[in-house]
This record gives sequence, C-alpha cells and structure tokens, in this order.
Amino acid sequence: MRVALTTGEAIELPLGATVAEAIKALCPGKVRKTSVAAQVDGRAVDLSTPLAEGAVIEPIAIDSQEGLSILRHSAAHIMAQAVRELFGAEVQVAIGPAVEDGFYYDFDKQESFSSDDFPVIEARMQAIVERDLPFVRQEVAKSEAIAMFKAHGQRYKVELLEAIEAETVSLYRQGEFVDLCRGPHLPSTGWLKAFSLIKVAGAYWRGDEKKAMLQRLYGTAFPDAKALKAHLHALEEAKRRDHRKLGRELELFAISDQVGPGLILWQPKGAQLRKILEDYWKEEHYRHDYELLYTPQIARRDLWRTSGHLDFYVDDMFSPMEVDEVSYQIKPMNCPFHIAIYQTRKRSYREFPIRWCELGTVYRYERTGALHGLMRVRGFTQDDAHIFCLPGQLEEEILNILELNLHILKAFGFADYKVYLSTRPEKYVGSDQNWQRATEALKLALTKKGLPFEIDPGEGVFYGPKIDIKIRDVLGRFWQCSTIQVDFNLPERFAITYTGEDGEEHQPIMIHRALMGSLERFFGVLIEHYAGAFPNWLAPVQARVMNISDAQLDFSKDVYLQLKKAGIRIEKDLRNEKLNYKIRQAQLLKIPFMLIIGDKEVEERKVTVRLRDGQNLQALSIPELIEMIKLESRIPVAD
RNA sequence: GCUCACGUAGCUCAGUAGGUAGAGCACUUCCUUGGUAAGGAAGAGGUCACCGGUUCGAUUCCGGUCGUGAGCUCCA
Repeated sequence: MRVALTTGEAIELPLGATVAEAIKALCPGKVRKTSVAAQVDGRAVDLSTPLAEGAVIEPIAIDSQEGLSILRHSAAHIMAQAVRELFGAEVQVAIGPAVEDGFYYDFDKQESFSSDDFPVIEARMQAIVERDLPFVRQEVAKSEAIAMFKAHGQRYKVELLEAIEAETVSLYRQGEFVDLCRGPHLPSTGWLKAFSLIKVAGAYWRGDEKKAMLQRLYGTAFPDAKALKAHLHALEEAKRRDHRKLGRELELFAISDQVGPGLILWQPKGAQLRKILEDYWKEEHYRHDYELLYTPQIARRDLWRTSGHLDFYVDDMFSPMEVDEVSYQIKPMNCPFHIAIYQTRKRSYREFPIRWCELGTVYRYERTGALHGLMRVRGFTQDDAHIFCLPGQLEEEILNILELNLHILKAFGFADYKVYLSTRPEKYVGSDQNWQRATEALKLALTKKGLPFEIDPGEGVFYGPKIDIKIRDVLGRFWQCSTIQVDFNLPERFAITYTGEDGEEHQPIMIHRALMGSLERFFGVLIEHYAGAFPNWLAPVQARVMNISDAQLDFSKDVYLQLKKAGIRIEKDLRNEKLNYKIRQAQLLKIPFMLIIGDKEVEERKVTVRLRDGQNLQALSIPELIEMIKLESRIPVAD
C-alpha cells in the first residue's frame, strides 16, 4: 500500500504497516527520534496505529505544542499508576488531562496528599518510566468497559463512561494500569524523560461545586531536563515578581485585616504611581475627545432595580443601607449614573457620539476564596467610559476605542494581545437583529484594525456582545484587562432616547468599555510586568540624593530642593551611613537614578549619577541633571 | 462559598514533646565621616490572629470565628 507525508513524499509499505514504520521509512533520523505520535488523515493517533491505503501522515514532534500535550497526558497516566501502586486500589481516579503548563490528575482518596508525598510519587513514577511499559490502545464496547471499571470499583470512570454516547470506547493500558482515554499516548513510559510534581489542591468532580471535592495533583513534564529546569526557573521568577511581595517591599499598597479583605490601601509610593496613571489616562481621553465625569459612591437601590443589575447580580453586591427610610446601595457599576447624566436633558442625534469617561470606584462582593492581592478585590476603580451613538456609528466608535486602547497599552510595553469576541449567550436581552448587527460591527472593527481574534461562542454578557483583550506580559502570561461591550439593555430599561433627523424619538446604542480594567488589577500586572523596577515615567521615586559624609549636607539638600522644584520625584538619604549601605537600599527599592554627592561634587557643584543597572554617568550640573532625568522620563510614544 | 494548608516582633522565620518566647533585617541612640549592594555597639519592640473548651497551668491540645495561601467554582 502507498502512504505519504503531508509534505508529499510517499512510499510503498506492506499492508498493515504502522505509523512508526511509515515515519521510519519516510523521515530523517531527527524527525524519527522526536516523533511521539502523528496526525493521520487529520486525526491524532499513536505510532503503533496500523495504516490504511493512501494514508497521509504528519508526524507530531515531542517538542511541538501537540507533542508536549501528549507527553504530559501520558505523564498524567503514569502519575495515576504510581498513586494507585503506592496508595492501593481504593484510590479512585477521576480525570487526568494535559493543561497549559503541565498536567493534573484528580483522585478521590480518604487521606489528603501533601507535598511530602511528592518525592515518593515521583520516585515511583521514575520506576514506572524505567520499566518502559508500552501504552497499549484497546477498543472495547462501552458496556464491556463499564463492567471492567465496575469490577475495579472505579465509579468515576463508570460515571464518565455512562455519559459517553459512542458504543465503542478506547482504553489505554500500561502494565497493570488501565485508563479510559481517547489518546494518543507516548509509545511507552520510557519516553518520559523529565517531569516534576508541582502542587496539590482540591477540585470539584466535573467542576461542579455541588459535587464531591477531589484532590488534584498537578505536575509538569518536558522532553528534556533542561526544558524542565527552565520551566521551574520561570515559576521561581514569577514568584519573585509576585505583586503582593513587591507591593509590601516597595511600600506600594497594603491590605489590612482591620480594614477588610479585598480593600486596597494605596501607600504613598503606590498612590504616586496611580496619580501618574490617572493623569496620563485623563490626558489621553481628552485628546481622544472624551469628557470626564464624576459620580457618587451610592445611589438609591431602585436605580439598580431599573438597571436590572439587582436581578442578575444581587448576590455579588454589598448589602443595602437605609437612609431616611429609603434603601441605598453602594455602586457595583458606574453606568446607571452616566445614564442619569444623559437624562439631564433632551438629546439630539447631532450630539453623537457622546463619549463620557470616569475613573469610577465600585464595590462588589467577591467570594472570599476568589480574593487575590490586587488582582481580585472587593473595591476597585474602573477606567470606565460609556459611548452613546447611532447604530450607524457603532463600528467607527469601536474602531476609535480599539485605537485608544492599544495606544494606552503600548505605553506600558504591552504589544502582544489575545483578542476574543464573545457572542450571544443563552440568556439574553435585545433583538436577534440587534445582536447580529452589533456582533458584525465588532468583527468588522477588529478586522479593520488588523487584530486577529478568536470567537468565544455564547460568552457574551446577557446585554450584548463584547470584545475582550488579554495582554501578554514579559513572562509571557496573559492578563485580561480591556473589555468593550455593546449594551442593548440599559437604553431600553432606562428608556433613553434622542431626537433623530426625522424629529422622532429613537433609542441610542450604548457601549461600555474599560481599557486597563481596574486600576488595582492593572497596577498589579504592572508590578509583575516590570518586577517592581518601573520605567522612569512611572517610577514613584525617580531619584534619590545620597551624600558620602556630613560634609556634603548643604549641597545635598540644595540638590534635593532644586530637583523637587523642577518636578522630579526625588528623595534624600542623608543619614550618617556608608555609601555602600545607601546604594544597597536604593537599589533594593529599584530607584532609577542615584545621585551621589561627595567632596569632589560639592567642589564642582555637580552630581555623580548611578543608574539602577549599576552603570555610572558622568558628573552633571544641576540643570543638566534635571534635563537628563526629564528626557529619560518621557512617556513612551506608541507608534 | 468549597477542599487542604497556614497565622509567633514592621518583614523573613526559629521555638516550646503544655510551665507566658528567640534570630536576622528594619527601627532608636551612641561610636564611626566612610566614594558605588550591609562599619561597630547598645536599646526598644510580641496578650504567640481572635473567642471558647480541656488542664493546676494553653502560644503549644481540641472546637469555633476571622484572615492568608494553593486550587476549584465565580467574575456585570
């Protein structure tokens, strides 16, 4: 029979030849050695799969994304086998897929795992690897598989099987361990070269919080030890950059039990940085033809009844308070206030588009388990805006928003995005026609902007379709910040109108959008992105004056005052300490410019500058110094 | 909210097999006046998260509450 590679090369092989044999015959040594499975006629299969006449093969390399996922999936099976061997057959195994950076397997076991168990499990996994057991695929009738797992007492597998519609299912066996699995897998356990268990945590059976809590063991695996080491190093690096740790060390923000969980206290350094962010944001919004609003923190609860938020989100809102026998509510959203401003007078189509923005602080009751540093909080400030426009202006407005959005993100060095377009969910308001038109407008705008996007079917909010943008930080992690949402609900519920060209009243289209999302969260992302070493334009302290001894006190104070007057964010460290010590402390605080003053500098009326990276500049006069720092602290301009 | 773990000085952590606690850094004072990542000495600082129980006695054991962490679930 004749089989071919997707590249076109073909060969004659005896009937019943396997994928492995075909790859051996057709591919150079390197491909042969790194192929763990293959796409055959578009389907991922094991190397041991027999081929049919005319099969077209594309080898899957172990270091490709798909290959890695096969490797990790196999590692999950090996881990499950190790756990079963170690802890006995009464351990129930649930599911064990490959995930983003590794794999996990869920177990139901009386006693809980702890990280102390990891070395033992890893050692047993290593033993299984050394046994080099082949992964053997077997297709059986569903009923047969159910009977087998029942006999083994594996009720989770039985439950999974019962949910499968197909009559035939595939099992994978390595040694004594059999698992229900679609495959493909590595040829044998010996292929697992580098793996590590990472953590253990609870996880609900089938992700349902009403169902049993299982124990999830996370691990990761790589084709070689070097790649594993690099990954573990990256995890360390992420830990080193943890915004909660840096926030405390750099005195940026704090969270106090006394105040309450999920409520952020912005310390002076953090507040300074926030001010820079806010000023920049306002400036850019002014330039992009937005008008700024301020609205209250609370409003009558009825406002939220009208808006519909109460119906959908009452469990996520703080409890109401009584004021003069009227129920008030702390705001979880800014939009109803903007609508109230819209309603202050009659509106004409000639005013459109109306672009209103606000740094609006909102409070939402997040479940305790969801809280996390600055990333998930109960009180936060949205960089919110609402745009009221005509249906025909929708696409252009989306385009404007995208343009401002990317412009702002780029200033922080975020130039890599994942863009999602979320379409109509099952539960929704608004006409099908409106949904379709709005979704088309979003799509068109994204296409015009040249932004590749993925469709997230059914993930839109009940009131309209949306675009979400995730930004990629320097560690390659993605963070959801920007969101652009069309809203058919609020204009309807508040019955807002404008007078059209025809003299009739019409309903405007409303767009909600946030670029940074929440200032708290964005701040957290920035801390991790920059590892606390903020660029000069954002650094809460740009420079610190350090004298060598008391002899330079006067000049040092003079330098401090002059820079302060020039608007440089400056501090002084004139303590009776050694220079080494002062430099070390400034370095740990990641201050960009260290201004060093000794006798030589006093004599020349100049300052020696040490940069954060250890580099020394030539001595500068005070005016030169001010100019240099200002020049180095310009806001980065995005294309 | 759920599962598991954790909560000792401002920070990082040690400790007590039940007899009211200790280090380093930071802080204060003194000595030192020193040129690019920690000079020396002394001092101050803790109701061992909170509430209850067991006990002659609890920071230590048990229960609850609050908070934190990892994950699950959720995120207008």
